[in-house]
Amino acid sequence: MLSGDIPPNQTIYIKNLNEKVKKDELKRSLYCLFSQYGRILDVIALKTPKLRGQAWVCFSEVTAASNAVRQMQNFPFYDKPMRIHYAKTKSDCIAKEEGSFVPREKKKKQEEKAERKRRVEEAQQSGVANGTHSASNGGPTASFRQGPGAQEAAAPNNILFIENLPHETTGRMLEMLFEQYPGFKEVRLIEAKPGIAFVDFEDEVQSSMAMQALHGFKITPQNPMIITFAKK
DNA sequence: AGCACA
Repeated sequence: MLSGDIPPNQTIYIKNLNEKVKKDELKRSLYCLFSQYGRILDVIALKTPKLRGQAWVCFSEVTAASNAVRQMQNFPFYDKPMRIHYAKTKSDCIAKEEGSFVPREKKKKQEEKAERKRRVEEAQQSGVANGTHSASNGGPTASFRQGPGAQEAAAPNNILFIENLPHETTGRMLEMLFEQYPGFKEVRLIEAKPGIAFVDFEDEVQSSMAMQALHGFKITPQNPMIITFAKK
């Protein structure tokens, strides 16, 4: 299985992260990078000896997590390919949303282990009951229901595809918006097709950041920019 | 490699 033996979870567990990047920067970058897949409730990263190089990203939808696990698998992030799985247990922020959160008291190693096992079983149960793990088998992609007209996110690309621009948009206008993000290279308006543009960045991480920041930006009130990764 | 909630 693509995601290992772990049943689907709203939270993804990421490892092989670059341990040199500072915790806050890491969290912000992960937030930017993964918010293309859905609403993020929390990002957790600790720099303790046991937990550095790892992080958890909690989504409001399992489908978002599933897409993220597949699409961002091995994505080069701060020069290291991310290894992504579902988290083994339910995140506190998720439990809080469900109202099932009980603050854990300090436990000994032994009890922790039993606790984890129990929670994994719970997750398995609910996963089967909801049929939410259909997208995790690496087979043909099912349709995702994350809103009307939602389509599967394109694979990360250093080139962004911009739609819904007012026809009066100039290259200079777009430059002013995009050049404030690191790695910006150039804007390309398509003469033959007004309303769309391509914007090139040095790499996929940088394009992701700009996408996250500017998606939905309104050049006019009627024209929220639609930004996706360009098709390869 | 390492599954937490500072």
